[in-house]
Amino acid sequence: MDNKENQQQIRLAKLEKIRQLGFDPYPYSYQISHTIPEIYSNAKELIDSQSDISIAGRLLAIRGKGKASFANIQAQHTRLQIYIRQDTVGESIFEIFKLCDIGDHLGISGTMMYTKTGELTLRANSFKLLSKSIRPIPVPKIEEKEDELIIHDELKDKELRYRQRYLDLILNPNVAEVFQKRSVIFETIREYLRGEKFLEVETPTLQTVYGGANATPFVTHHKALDQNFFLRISNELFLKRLIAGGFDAVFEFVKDFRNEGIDRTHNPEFSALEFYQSYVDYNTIMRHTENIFEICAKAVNSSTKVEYEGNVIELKSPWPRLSMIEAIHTLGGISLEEMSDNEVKDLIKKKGWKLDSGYNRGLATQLIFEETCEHQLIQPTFITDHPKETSPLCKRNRENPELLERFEAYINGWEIANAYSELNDPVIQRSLMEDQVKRGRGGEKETQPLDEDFLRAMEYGMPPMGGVGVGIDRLVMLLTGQSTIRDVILFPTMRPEN
RNA sequence: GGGUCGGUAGCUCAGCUGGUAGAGCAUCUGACUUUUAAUCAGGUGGUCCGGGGUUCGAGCCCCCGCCGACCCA
Repeated sequence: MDNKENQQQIRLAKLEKIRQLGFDPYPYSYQISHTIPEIYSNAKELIDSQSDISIAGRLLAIRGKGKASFANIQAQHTRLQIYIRQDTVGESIFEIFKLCDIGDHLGISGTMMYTKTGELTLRANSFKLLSKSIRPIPVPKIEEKEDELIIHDELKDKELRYRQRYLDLILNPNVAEVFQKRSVIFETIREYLRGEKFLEVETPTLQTVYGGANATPFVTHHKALDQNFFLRISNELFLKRLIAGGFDAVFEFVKDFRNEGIDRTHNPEFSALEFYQSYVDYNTIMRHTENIFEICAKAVNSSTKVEYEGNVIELKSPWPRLSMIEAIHTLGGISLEEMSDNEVKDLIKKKGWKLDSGYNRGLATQLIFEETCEHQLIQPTFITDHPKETSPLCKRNRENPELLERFEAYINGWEIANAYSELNDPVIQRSLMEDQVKRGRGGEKETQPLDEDFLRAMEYGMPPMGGVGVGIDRLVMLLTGQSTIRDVILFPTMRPEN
């Protein structure tokens, strides 16, 4: 028998003993009077009044002293010391306490005190086992030394942390904090958009025609219909249908699925926010976008500035705008507007950059932008006026038909939002979608299929509108200082165990 | 896809030039009624990622594979 099984056997034996002594190791409920953070913030009153309080949480450390023990209880990802004495709780209860292990859930009631060494402590006058743990938890030791916390044997193996996120959350309170902040970001955005009269909606994950982005989809199969479905790569076309349906403005927090590589900023399933508003163009959407980032930064960090990997990023609106051609000129040092197609082709070849299909001026422009400018866009910047070939869902720029009325928001070198004055001319839309299909047949990867139902909705008449998609995971990374997307997704995609 | 580093006890890790597999924590037994990385004494615990090779002898060297982390495209 190895040690792990042995430790489990020992715990199972204790479980049996607890039952024999007449106690239920898995009771149904426990009434608490305070959370641990509430105890810390009301410490003085609780000690002065010596009122009875009760807490519940997980046992994470025991310092036994014979007929008395100190222990640490964790709840709300915060720890509180308890002090339990045999002469206070009685011999039989103390016997049960001795059978408790690290990881067990306990309910404790008593009064607050400070120990000789000044630690706020709950002096137990009774306790109840709430759930027995039968698997050892690798609890790190935390040493306090001159106001510094030294963590010994910290659980930091990334694979283990992601696979067993519950352990990660128990043992690394800073991880729990990231996900609390993530929730604050969702709430803040919801509140803003509701205030702006947007309606929150839900659209299908299973789609017979995918669209709204250039990406490779996952394919699945519905048995009863004997029909293949795609997991959505974007909800854009459905939100536009809803605008056609007469909602003035809609938004959705959405899980998208893209069958592509995994790296620091890409997970196969990821969260996006998309919103669409009728009778506005991309200028209004730009304002919403920068507003949202600014208020989220304030909500999470109480500041519009955020430090990320050594850069101080100022999210306060308004953000500067730069057309793609200007960006290539000023940041990339290339005067693209003065170059012939042959010169552009030579440049791409010389630099070793790769177009994933045959040459056209617009896609080449986008490639050059990505290669020369993206990584320089640390402070929030709206890149506008993309070449017309870069999206089939966007209106032509009202001043230059070679360009689109599109913007992408860049922060920290990441594309973090993508928006259009949405195309609503059904004749042009059909022709652009047909063109995508043709390009797909010509070998270009990740073109969009023709969505006949979407076109039908547009043919009935769609109002002018602006819309945007925002990468929520990247936003959370930015505002919580996490350097990989896996640290802002609770259960990131993993290869199966074994 | 390419490069670098890694996989040893439940956890964090050490293991020299190839010579009987180690520490701390956890766990177990005992002592201890204000401790705090509790302490003290004693004990249990191993498919050294897998497969092959070299060798009298492999955790260590060589080959193949699996898994992971980081960097790059």
